[in-house]
Amino acid sequence: MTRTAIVWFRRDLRVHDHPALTAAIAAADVVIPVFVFDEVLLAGKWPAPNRVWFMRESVAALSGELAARGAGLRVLRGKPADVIPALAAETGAADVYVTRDATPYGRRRDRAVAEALAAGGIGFHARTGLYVHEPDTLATKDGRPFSVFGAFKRAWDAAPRRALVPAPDAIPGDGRAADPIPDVAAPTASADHIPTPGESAARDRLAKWAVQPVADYAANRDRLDLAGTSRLSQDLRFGLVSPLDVVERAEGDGDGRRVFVSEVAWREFYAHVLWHHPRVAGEAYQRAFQHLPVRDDPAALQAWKAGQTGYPVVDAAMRQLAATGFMHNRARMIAASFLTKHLLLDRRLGEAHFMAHLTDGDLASNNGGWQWTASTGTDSQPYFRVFNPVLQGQRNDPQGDYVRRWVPELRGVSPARIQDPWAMSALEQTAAGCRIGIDYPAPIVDHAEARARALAVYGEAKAGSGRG
DNA sequence: TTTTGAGTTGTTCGA
DNA sequence: GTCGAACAACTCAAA
Repeated sequence: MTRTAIVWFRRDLRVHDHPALTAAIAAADVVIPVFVFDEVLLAGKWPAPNRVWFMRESVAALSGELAARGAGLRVLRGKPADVIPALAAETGAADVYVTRDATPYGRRRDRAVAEALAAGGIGFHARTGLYVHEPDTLATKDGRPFSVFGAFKRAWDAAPRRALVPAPDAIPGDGRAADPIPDVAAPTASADHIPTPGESAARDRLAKWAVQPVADYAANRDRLDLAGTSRLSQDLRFGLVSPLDVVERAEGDGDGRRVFVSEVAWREFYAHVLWHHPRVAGEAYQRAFQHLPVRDDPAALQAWKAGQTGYPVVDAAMRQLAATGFMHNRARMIAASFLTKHLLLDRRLGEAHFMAHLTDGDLASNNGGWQWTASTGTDSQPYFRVFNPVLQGQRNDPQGDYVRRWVPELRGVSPARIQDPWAMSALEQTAAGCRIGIDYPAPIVDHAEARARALAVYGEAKAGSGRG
C-alpha cells in the first residue's frame, strides 16, 4: 500500500539541509509539499508588506526547486488547523512533517494542527532546522533556562551538532502540477532594495559572504557606511539557508568569523529566552521595569518614524528602514535607544514599527534587541547606557556617507558637522544649502536634557521596585 | 551552601 | 587628545 506524507513548509523555504523533507522522503512513497498562506498571520496585528512579499517570492522559488525534483507544491489559504487536516484527508496522507517553529504563535498553531490530525489517526512530526540548537535543548547545570548570554554561548559551543543533510535529488510527488502562488500586496520598500528572494539567491549570498568578507566582520560590522555585514538576516528569517549551514561555512580562524558565529548564537539565545518566557513578547523581561512610566507623545513618535528627529544618524536609520525594509544593526540600536531613552516612548511602539517594515523581522530577535536597548532585557546592562547619537554617528559613519545617502537635505554639510548640523553657524548653513529648522528639523529633544530625564525615570523605576 | 568570576554593542568627566 | 574611573551595585552560573 502506498504511504503518503505531507511536508508542510513554513519558515523553512529551502530544500538544502531540510531534515523534515529528508525524513518524509525516507518514510513515504509519495511526498506532497504544501505551503499555507495563513490568514491569521496575513491579517495579524503586524501587517508587514515587505516580509509578505519576500515570503511570497521565496515560496515561488521553492515551488520551482520542488518541481525540478518531481513534486508539485500545493498552495493553500486559510487556517492551518482546517486546511492541513483537510489536505491529509484528501490525499490519504498518513503523516505530516514540519520544521519545528518555536514562536509562541507557531507553538499554538502546531499544537492545534497536531491535535486535529491525531483525531484522524495522522502523525505529526516536527524536526529541527531553524536553529543550530533548538531553544529547549540547552539548559544550565540546574536544568534552568539561561538568562545571560555568556553561559548560554558556552553551552551552545559545547553541545553536539547534527550532520548537515544534503538536498534530495528527487522527490516522489503525486504527479500533480504545482499550484499557482497567489499575489500579495506590493512591498512598501522599493523591490530593488530588498535582497533577491528564494533559496538559490540566499545560498549565493552565503557562499560569497563565507569565503572572505566574514573574516573582516569584527572590524567592519559597526560601520554604517560600509557593507560589512552578511545581509543574511531575511534568509535566516525565512529559512532560505540553514543556520547550521551558515555557521559551519563561516567558522574558522580569526576574530571576524568568531564574532559572526557569536551573532548567530545571539539569534538562538533570544529564541531561547522567548521559548522559556513567552511573556517578554508583551512585557519587560526585568520586572523592575514592567511599569516604566513612558510618555504619550504622538508627535514625537511620528517624527521618529518619519526620520524627522533632527538627529542625522537617527533620521538616516529610520529612512533607510522605510525605503529598503532593512536597517543596519548598529543603526537599529541607535534608533531604538533614541525612542526608548531620549523620547521615553513605549518600547513596544518602536518594536511594532520595526516589525511592520523589516523584511527580516523576527519576533524573538526584534524583541530581544529592543529589550536590550531599552535596558529591560536579560542583560545586566545598566540603564544609564544611553547612546549619544552624535558620538555614534561620528564613530560609525565617520565621513557621514550613510547620513548623506538617506538624508539628502544634508548632502552639502561637511563631515565635521554632518552629525550635529545645528552647530553650524547661519553662514555655514546657507553655504551648505541646509538651514536648520527650514530645510532640516532642529533636534526635537536636547541630548543632555533627554539623557538626564531618562536616567532619572529609570533610576526611579528601579528604586521604586526595590522598595516594593 | 558559599564563594567566585563574569557580565555585547556606552557616555561623561576630570586628570 | 588620551586614559581611567564612575555610573550602582546586582545577578547569574558554576565550582
